[in-house]
Amino acid sequence: MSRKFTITTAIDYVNAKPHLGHAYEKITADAIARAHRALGRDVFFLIGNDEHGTKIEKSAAAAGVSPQEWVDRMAEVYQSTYEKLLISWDGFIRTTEERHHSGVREILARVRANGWIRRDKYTGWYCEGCEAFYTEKDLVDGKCPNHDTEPRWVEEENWFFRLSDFRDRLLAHIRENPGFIRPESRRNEVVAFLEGGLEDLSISRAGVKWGIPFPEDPNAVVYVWFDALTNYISGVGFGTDPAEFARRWPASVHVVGKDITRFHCVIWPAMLMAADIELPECVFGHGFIYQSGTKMSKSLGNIVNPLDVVDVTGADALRYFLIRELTYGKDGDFSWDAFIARYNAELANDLGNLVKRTTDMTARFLGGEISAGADTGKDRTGLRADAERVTATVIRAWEDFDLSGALESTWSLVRRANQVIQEKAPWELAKDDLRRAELTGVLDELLEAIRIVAELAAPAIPGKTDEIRARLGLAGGASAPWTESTVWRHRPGWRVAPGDPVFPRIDRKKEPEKSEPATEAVSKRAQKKAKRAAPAATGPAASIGIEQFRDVELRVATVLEAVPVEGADRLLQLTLDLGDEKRQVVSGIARHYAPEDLPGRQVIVVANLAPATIRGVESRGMILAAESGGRLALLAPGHEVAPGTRVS
RNA sequence: GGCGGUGUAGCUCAGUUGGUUAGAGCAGCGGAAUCAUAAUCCGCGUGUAGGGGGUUCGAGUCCCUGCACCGCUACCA
Repeated sequence: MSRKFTITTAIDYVNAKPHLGHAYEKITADAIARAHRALGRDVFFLIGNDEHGTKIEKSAAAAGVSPQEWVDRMAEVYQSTYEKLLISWDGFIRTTEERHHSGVREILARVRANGWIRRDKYTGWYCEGCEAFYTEKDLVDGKCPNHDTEPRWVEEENWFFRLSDFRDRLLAHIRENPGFIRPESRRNEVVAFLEGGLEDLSISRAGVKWGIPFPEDPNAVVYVWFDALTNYISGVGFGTDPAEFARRWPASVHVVGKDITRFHCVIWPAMLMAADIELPECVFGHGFIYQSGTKMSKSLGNIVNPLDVVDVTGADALRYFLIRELTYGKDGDFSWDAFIARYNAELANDLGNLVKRTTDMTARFLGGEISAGADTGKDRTGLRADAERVTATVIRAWEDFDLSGALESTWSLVRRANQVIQEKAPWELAKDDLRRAELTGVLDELLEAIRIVAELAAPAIPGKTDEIRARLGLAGGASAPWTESTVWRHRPGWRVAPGDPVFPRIDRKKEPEKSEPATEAVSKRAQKKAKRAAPAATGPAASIGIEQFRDVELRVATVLEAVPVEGADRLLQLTLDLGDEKRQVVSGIARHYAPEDLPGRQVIVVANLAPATIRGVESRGMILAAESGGRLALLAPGHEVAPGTRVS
């Protein structure tokens, strides 16, 4: 049995339809999966849906259906979308499936048996939109920072996972396995996070219905961690099919978004350690694809359905763009301009035209056939050496998650082939019967180079490379592993089937307006550039109107009392006399002013600043100070004035 | 505030362990060719390598230090 390669993506939360971000993750993971199949590995590519939680219940209720109906319906939507995108998944796990529940029960039982689960009381602010708890300081004006809604105070008996006990083991694992977290920048962040210490994790929720019942606790369901993350093992037989699990686990790579990389590098490995299960070899945090100025977000409803893109030029074109345009692991932009530019230049002009002109010439000059007995094999073009060099480079790139580089290198062979056509000028050779052997040989080598390009590009554009193979007269789609298929060998013969362009050019002028998404919004990068180009427009140097200044209510106040904030070495809690009222303000001046020196001093306070809670203490206002050379100076009136006096 | 990262041609980016005239693609300009999707091929870049300082025979590549932006994080208000 060949070496196994198990690759997963994050499972998708199905409270909304799939968008470009989903497509990006699946497409890149699919390309990696296909590349590893071509490398001869025993690949298992797992994707799936996350189908529990209150947000699902709400989406279902809003649609007037039961949660189960809702997730069934969404599963079809996601699967048909991914079929359209040519995603070649081997396994699709849904968290409502019995096999998943079984896996969750099994891992919980193991973790519990090992003594890593305890019962305790949980309190916190719960936002239903986020399905997450917040501490006081996370809230903005008492509201959820993501949803602008008021969370509710929750106190419940809960099950806890002793996550904090795994800190050192996790750090050691990351240190000993440099490839565990990729790209490297993500690893640094996770290490920093771990060094900051961990808290135990609440893993159950009371009062939630739509979820996996928590074993031995009829009132609670399993909270997201032990539910969703467990898909990676339940999807390959954990808890149901030990033989399959032994064959597929550990995963070679979890492909996830950079926003959830940390969970996959901390909580998930700790869960596995606690259950005595092997850890995945690698967690790869990919970047985001931006468009119209905001991160694709299911919650904000700012979505662009990838199908819109697919309908313009087909799935392969979108796949090519996403894989080629973004450096894997970094963020990038989707824009129709960039998409069309790459499509026309690299797919239509470079590759598509190469296929067309070569097959057309073979048809025109040689009747479409190069027979087995033709005078080939002389290596007249040098393409053989080019192909061998490029193949080695491309394979290395696929193995190293350098998806863009793999395509870039592949295209160097495309360019080389176009150069060869120019150099050898087959149309000239065709005029001279005495040079027919040379003509045949050149076209034979060009066709062979195209065949190899199709092999190397297949992970990215599997549909179109099948078409190209058909043009070359080759049967079937997927072919042998690269170790065989990329070997330069002269075919016994060619029988080409020229046809319409494989990648018809996109006429920019005729590019329909309808396909231009939300133009009023500016991309994040464009905003950045605009900011750079015209700093006066947004920077502090810009002049403001007097009205704007008047919006800021500055008042003189007298400090009545100052005490340190418990547990904070920079904060003082001040009680201020504002004339008609007393105000409590928290200020980060403890390093510069002793509490006992402050009472009686006058300060300037921003009186209408929105209240905030800092370190558990409410602050209603801000006092002004200037910092210079590391020293802080409180602002005060030149001589004593009545407290509450407005500053203008 | 702390930690990490980025800053290279109009645009997107490569640049291995410091070493010859700093590269590629796109866009632009000029030309060739005509098999091909007005496609292709050839030629054309004096780029303050964000700024300053340093180490070295020699630095985009190492060190120090401001700056700008990004990410994570924090007891910013």
